[in-house]
This record gives sequence, structure tokens and C-alpha cells, in this order.
Amino acid sequence: MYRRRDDRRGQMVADITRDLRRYSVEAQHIGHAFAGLHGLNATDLHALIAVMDAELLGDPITPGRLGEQLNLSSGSVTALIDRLERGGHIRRDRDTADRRKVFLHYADPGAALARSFFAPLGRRNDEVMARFSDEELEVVHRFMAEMVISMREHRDAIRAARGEPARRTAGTDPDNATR
Amino acid sequence: MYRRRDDRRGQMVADITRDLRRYSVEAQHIGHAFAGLHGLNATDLHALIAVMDAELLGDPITPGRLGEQLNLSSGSVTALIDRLERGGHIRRDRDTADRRKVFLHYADPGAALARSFFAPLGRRNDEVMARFSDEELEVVHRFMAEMVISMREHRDAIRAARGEPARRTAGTDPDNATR
DNA sequence: TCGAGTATCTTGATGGACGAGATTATCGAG
DNA sequence: CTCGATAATCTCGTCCATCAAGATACTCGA
Repeated sequence: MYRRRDDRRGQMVADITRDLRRYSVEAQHIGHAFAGLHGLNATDLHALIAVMDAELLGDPITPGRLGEQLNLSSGSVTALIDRLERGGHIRRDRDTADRRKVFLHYADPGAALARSFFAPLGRRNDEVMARFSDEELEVVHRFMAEMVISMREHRDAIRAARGEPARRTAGTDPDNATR
Repeated sequence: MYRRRDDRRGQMVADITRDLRRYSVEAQHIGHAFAGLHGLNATDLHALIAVMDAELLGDPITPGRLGEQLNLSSGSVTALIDRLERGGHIRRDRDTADRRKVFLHYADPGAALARSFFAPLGRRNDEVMARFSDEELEVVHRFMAEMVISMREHRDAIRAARGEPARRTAGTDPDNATR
């Protein structure tokens, strides 16, 4: 689209760029549509997924860390958690050691919702991937992993250019990040 | 994450799924951060890109079609265009044939902004892709193209489940769609 | 053990974006 | 030249994010 070259490889680069853009636009639309279908908004859905992820890893998330992941102010996070708790999706639990902290745990309705979001997507993933060999998938993985790294750097650069000092999220550390 | 298998291929599938999820999350963050940096919001940025895309294809977009692409109500679209026009990013032009219609054209500040969004991303893309052979990129392209198709189907399914009757956007037609 | 400093979450006020529905302008068919 | 359909706009209410301040709990040095 922007910068079009004539050689075959240049065309390929452009195609992939366009693929990626389309993919993320679709992903956003899907999240938005699914959320709306269940009376949530896009942020709520992201939060629900983050809470579930953390819980499945045995490392419950706190409002503070949730705010970092979603890039939300602390006040917004409280309101967000209020909404989700009111909807019965998650619940708050005070830490016994440090009573300032609140741990977020998902309640069953929330978990079911998250599963119903991912299950069909997973099926579709499987369908597509079935058409590729192990070696091909390996290439795809290598490519996507590198793209994600590059995107994260870019994200941090933009955030740094703003006022937020890059706001070291879990993304700064190499790869143990939940997502 | 969800459904983890032990064999190598299963692991690969899970990894790629995770890659894709991370990618779209990052893409969203980048859009949000960039928009905020320039006094816009995420919707405004998407709209600006859509307007530019259409214009570059020589087929200026109308508010109605823009609303379809962004999945916005007509009222929101009007407000959105007001904002962008006020900011000097785009301008409205009445169609001479059908005076109900309004064509959206980007003004220079808007174009510059869109370019300053894509240019660094393009550079990063190039860097990553330089590390892959033609054949490998071919595989990536094939994979992503299929994923996009699958995602679109899913999106339409969800929207159909809602109230909107799949709202035939440009996505229904095979591939000449801008995005 | 007291107190200043810090961390974590919450509250309240404000502004802005979005959606729903009514309204205005225009077009095409009979 | 009406009537219905279509495109955009306007109005209003709701909801969400941000900001600034506040409440509570921990930490550590004197």
C-alpha cells in the first residue's frame, strides 16, 4: 500500500503487511462484537481475559498490574473492576500478607464467558493450521514471535514519547510474561 | 494456554495462537498510544486510515461506508467526522450528482499524520522480514491470509448473533476490499 | 515505637464518545 | 409532483476514561 515495489519479494512484503493490518482490525472487531453481545465493552473483555490468564498461571493479578497491562489509570481500573464484580464475573480478595493489595479471582460466569470467547476461535485456528506442515508452522511462529517483539519495542517508544515513562509493564522482561 | 497438548505440533499451535493474540493486543496499544500522542482517539485514527486508503484507491469514502467499516452508528460517524474536520485532518465534499452524499477527502495534516504512523511500523516490518527467505515469507503470507478469512467469517457470525444482520461490509466481497 | 514516606486501591467530579431515535435534505419511481 | 427510500445530521441520555484527591496499609529510620 504505502511504498509498493515491483519485484516479487517487495510485493510479498506488502501483502504480509496488509495481512497483519487486516488481522488486527478483525481481531479488534471480534472482541468488540463479542463484548457487546454479552453486555460488556472491549476493555472489560480484555480485563476478564487477563484475570483468567493470571489465575490459570496460579498468580492472581492485582488492580495495579491489571492497569499496567491494559494501560489504564488507577481510577479507571477501580471502575472496571466494579463493573465486572457487579456483573458477577470476578471477585475481589484482600491479600492477607499485605492488606493494601487486592487479588482478582474470576467467578464461574466470567470463566464460562472467556471460554465461550476462545473456544470458537480455537476451532478456527485449528482448521487453518491443519493445512500447514510442522515445518511451515515453525516458520510462522518464528515470524510472529519476532513481529511481536518488534511491536512491543515500538509501543514502548511511542509511550515514552508521550508522558508515560514507558511504564514498565510485564513486557519489558523477556518472555515469562503471561501474554 | 487453553487446551495444551504435549506433542511438538500441539505446542506449536499453542505458541502461534499466543503470538497472534499478543500481536493484536500490541497493535491495539500502539494505535491507542499513537492516537493519544496526537490528540486523537483510537476511532479517529482508524477513520483517518480508512479515508486515506479509500482516497489512495481513487474511490473516496462516504460517511455511510465509513460507519460500516468501523462498525459505528450514523450519529457517531457524524460526530467523528466533525472532530476530524475540526482538527483539519479531513474535509467534506458534497457529491455533485447525488447531493445527499458526502465524500471524505483527507487534508494534508491528516495525510502526514497517517504517514507518520505507518512509516516507523513499515521500517520495523522490513527489519523483521529481512531475516526471512522468499519461500518463508510465502508461507507466512499464505497462513495469514487464511487466518484473516477465518477471522472475518467469525466476526460476521458474531455480528449476526447480535442484532445486526451481518451488516454486509466490504468484507463480504472476496478480496478487493481496501483492508 | 513513633512518624514520615511510600504503595495500593477508591472516590468524586469532569469531559468526551457512543448509540438510539427524530429530523432534514435529496433522489427515484410512478 | 407526491410518496417512499436513502444519506447525513441533530439531540439527548448513558456510559466510560481521566484526573485529582483521599483513605488505608505497609516500611524503615530515628
